[in-house]
Amino acid sequence: MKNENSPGIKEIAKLAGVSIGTIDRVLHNRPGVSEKTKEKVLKIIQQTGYKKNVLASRLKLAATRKIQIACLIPEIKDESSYWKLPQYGINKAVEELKEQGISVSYYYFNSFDPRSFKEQSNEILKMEYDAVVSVPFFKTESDLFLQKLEEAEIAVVFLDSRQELNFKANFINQDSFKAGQVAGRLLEGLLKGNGLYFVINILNERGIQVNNLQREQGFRAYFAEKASQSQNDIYTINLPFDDHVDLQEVIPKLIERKEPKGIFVTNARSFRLLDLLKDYQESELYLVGFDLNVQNLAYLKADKIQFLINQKPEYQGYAAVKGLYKYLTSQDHTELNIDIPVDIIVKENAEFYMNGHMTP
Amino acid sequence: MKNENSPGIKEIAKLAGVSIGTIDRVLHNRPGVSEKTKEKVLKIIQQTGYKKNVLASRLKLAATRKIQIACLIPEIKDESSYWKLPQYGINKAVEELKEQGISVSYYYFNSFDPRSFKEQSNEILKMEYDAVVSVPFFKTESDLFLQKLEEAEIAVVFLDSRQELNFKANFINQDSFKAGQVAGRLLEGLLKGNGLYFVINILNERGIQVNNLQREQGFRAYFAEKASQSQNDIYTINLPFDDHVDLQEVIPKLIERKEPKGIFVTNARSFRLLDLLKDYQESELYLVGFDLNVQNLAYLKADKIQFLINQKPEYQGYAAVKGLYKYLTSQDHTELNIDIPVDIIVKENAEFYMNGHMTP
DNA sequence: CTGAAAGCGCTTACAG
DNA sequence: CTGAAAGCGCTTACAG
Repeated sequence: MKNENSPGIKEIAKLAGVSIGTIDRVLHNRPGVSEKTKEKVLKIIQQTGYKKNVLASRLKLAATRKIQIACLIPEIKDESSYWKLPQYGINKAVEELKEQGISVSYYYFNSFDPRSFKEQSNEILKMEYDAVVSVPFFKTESDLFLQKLEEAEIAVVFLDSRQELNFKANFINQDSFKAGQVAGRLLEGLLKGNGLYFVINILNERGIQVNNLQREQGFRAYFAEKASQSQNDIYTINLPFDDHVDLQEVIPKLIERKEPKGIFVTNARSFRLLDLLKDYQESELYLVGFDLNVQNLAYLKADKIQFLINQKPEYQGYAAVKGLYKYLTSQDHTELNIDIPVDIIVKENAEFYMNGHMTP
Repeated sequence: MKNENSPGIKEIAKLAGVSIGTIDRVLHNRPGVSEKTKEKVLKIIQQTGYKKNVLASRLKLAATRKIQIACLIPEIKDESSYWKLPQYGINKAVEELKEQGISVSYYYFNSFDPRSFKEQSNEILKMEYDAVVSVPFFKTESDLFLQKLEEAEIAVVFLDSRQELNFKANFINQDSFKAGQVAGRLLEGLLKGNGLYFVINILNERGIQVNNLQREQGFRAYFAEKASQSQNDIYTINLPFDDHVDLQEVIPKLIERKEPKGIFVTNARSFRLLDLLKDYQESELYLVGFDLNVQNLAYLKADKIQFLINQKPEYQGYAAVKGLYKYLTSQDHTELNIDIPVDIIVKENAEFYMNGHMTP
């Protein structure tokens, strides 16, 4: 028996004096219903507050027409690749929803090559996916993809970073500006305004990533609000990604000055900097970085990194699939945009945030 | 059509040469099946790796027999009560699973009165609930309840705190010892071993709560591992919960010593201490507390509290219901025990963890 | 002890 | 343009 406060399709049909087939046509905007009937049915749906039973709907559709999701993310080069984490979350969500009829296909692009993104996105457009999960590294190409997806009425969620795009998009990612502010707070607590601050952007083949820049801006904004802190004592260093960097040349200030130092590394590679610094006698040094990769965790355990900021990459992927499922089955788009918390990690709580921990 | 890698009940029936009714009887351990048939069916279920389709199962059962959960938590005295938060999460999960056929009934006990817990738990036992969510404040009474629930084969999950109970129980809560260690780390970063540490236990009518004690132990354990820190410089103060405490009398050390101070308040009432300290000229003072209540948040915003530790109370409730649903429908108990992350909150990231944010 | 049939609420292919 | 019927996979009440 149906719950008294939520009528079913049968009830609606009876009230409208038509068959359930017609109700279904109206609900799905399928052709073949007279304007008059349609209006009458819609009115009754309104009045009764009818809500589709997704369970029943999926029971039928899981067997006949799966929800198909395409996922376009950067290549996964090795086991410790960052992109394994969103993928883990995506797979977990798909596993949980398997019974409901859902499947995912992966496409990979080269993070340094916009053309590979374009190629792969075209492959996706050839097929008839219901939804797409991707990463908006390349502005122009993302916009083009977005436009075509919109034309084809295919839902899309972007993970990891936020770009200003010309077409409206859904984002599940961390606000990098806020993350930078949090980093400012943490380093200030350790230094007490008594020392020098360094923002280290470790560049890649394409220069600096957009969210690294946003993190730096947030960091500086934090100190700009404090009258006590001179902006002159915050040095930005753009460190080329190169195995044979001579720190003596690139960052003499970091090497030579003897004051306590607060270092904010704006991407996942804080371990790189610490690798390089190994050869130098260091003065008092505090470091805040991003992401729980094995190298960073080793330095965290060794008290060389004081804080890491976590972006919940697994959860981003997980939430994207769950959100898309909810949208596709219930027209509910509220979970397609999520501002991921800025998790603060220290040695003593790191374990909770690893291994695909999926708490929000 | 069924997915080829997961046979349905029909397929099993055909392979066993019996009807689907018989399969169902075997699956649910219902009487009326000959030993021989049962064995044959079980063997085929084994071989094929049959998994019940929960979707189909719930579609039928949602209409005929709901999953009924009883929730026994402390009284909610006002809008800002801590217990509103788990309740919010419980309600959210029930809302999400409504279609699957689930309902919750609340029972409340007085946190200072074990008898009220006992009374209410007896009320619950009179009804035929499928599962219980509760809080193990009282050891003896919790054990008794647990025993009776076990006899009646009713699943139970405890939230908030962990007690050593005689009967096996499921817990979704934060490890208070670890939370104390994190607090130690945070205060040490701010003080740099240069000052005094205070652990403040704010007592209630029944003295100190078990998890407050565990937090203190974790805090002290953190410093015990550091050779550099003298345990003598960590003072424990048990502060009676009383509106007219004279701090001058109760904690002269905190008032009179002029060194920088690191204060760890082991429960949600750090705001109480700060209220009381208002009347004194304070030396440099750093505070780590628990929970994002409005009073604490106001002090956090005012830079009087440096860090708050969050226990994700909403998520605890949410996860309990989700975990119980999964257990009751799929015999999967993996989500009935969750070690909640020790979230570190500062002024700049607090917003993410409020308002029933449900990320893990 | 076992089977055949009806039903959960929605979807679809077919008939008219 | 509309309806009647079959079916998704599982559960249950009834018949034998």
